[in-house]
Amino acid sequence: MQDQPITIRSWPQAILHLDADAFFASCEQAIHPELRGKPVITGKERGIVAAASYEAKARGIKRAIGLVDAKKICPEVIALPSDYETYSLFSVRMFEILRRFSPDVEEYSIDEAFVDLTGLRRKFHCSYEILAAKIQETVEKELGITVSIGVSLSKVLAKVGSKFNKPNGLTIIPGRDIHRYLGKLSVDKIWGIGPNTSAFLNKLGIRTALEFARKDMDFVKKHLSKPFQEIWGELNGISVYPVTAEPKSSYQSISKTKTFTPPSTDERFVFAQLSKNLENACIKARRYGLAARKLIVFLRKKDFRNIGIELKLSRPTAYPAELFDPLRKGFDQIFQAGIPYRLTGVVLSDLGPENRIQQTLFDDPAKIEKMEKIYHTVDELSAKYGKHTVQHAASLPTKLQMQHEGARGDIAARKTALFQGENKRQRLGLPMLHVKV
DNA sequence: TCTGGGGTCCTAGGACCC
DNA sequence: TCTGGGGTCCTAGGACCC
Repeated sequence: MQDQPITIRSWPQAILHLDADAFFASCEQAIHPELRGKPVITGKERGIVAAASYEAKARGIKRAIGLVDAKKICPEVIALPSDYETYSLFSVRMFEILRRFSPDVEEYSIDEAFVDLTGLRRKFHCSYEILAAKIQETVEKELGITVSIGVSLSKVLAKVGSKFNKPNGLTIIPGRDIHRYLGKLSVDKIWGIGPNTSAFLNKLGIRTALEFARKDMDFVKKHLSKPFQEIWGELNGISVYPVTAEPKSSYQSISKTKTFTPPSTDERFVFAQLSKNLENACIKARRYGLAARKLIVFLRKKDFRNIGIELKLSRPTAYPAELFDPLRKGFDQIFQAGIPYRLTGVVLSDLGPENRIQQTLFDDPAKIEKMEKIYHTVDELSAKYGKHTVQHAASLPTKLQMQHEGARGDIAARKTALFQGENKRQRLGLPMLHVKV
């Protein structure tokens, strides 16, 4: 049984998965040659390891551990703050390289991509393996970072391949060899199978990916829901997840959360955090031309339990001025005095295009138009002078707290924004808005 | 992993209707 | 008022990903 190949029924696809090695740390080493060969970690600003170079990993530093522990494990470790702008540039260039080989490139995350190579052997006059090796070499030559690649019949199998040999690995999994790669892979390592499902599968006596793949369809349908039935198919070499090349242009929901330590019982402070979340979420929604039908407000208690409430909106909107009342209402229903909270969050959901908004009989068109103008100006100001040049009064207590805590900012830049923002604000006579201090 | 922030999709079960 | 069957819509919450 162990040595029996998996029977393939589908038309052979060639899907490549690329995963950059220790991406953030590698980018740093690529820009700063003096860091090459040294243990480097990023995430300094958060106090935890966001990414560790292979040199750091070799010394026992793992992701998500505290900076203090990392220093203890390896005193010579070089800790850097995460520089997302730079990593994004590397990311963009990496995807550009991939598109030279195939138009079907899915930008799965900042450091991962799927590429559909099906049919490209003829075009490039070489095997998929050589094609993948060329991609790998090009990325390393042009960007100075290494990537690991897997190529197989489905996305899930390509993922198995890219993880199989890291860093700088290249693993091709043809249909006849699938069983060799799944035999030693425990189910919780499969993309899409988390701790819950793997515990459930273990209970059914399934420990390895191969044991799972070998189950018959009736068994899988009987015990598991659709997403896992699909994974089962993918493991058997049946491609069910397409490679989607279209970039993400819209959202189902937009959320903003913020953790603060220590947890707070201060109602004004907690509500101010929430207001800021709401403003940020609205800014993003407007940037994508979206309006929300639903607003979800939630708080996380000190013990990590969440309490939330969902509010239906009388009309779709992405304007804080319209959302503060619902926000307040929701907040009042879930906030309990004396309970310490560590996080606030806001979700704008049931998003739809903001134009063609249906106006009900109760809407006041003049009022709506006025608000649209105000926020258009706010967005313009923010684009020019930086985010939060203009802020709602309700969000101010977070700023006061920050100053109180001694948080530093670029005072000069802030002053400029303040004055320019204020002049404009006065000229326009913005009503419920306050310029940030 | 004792816990950061941002997402997606699926399902069960209740409400309501005929 | 009860019983039975069947459909749709919505919501809460689960599970997973990077």
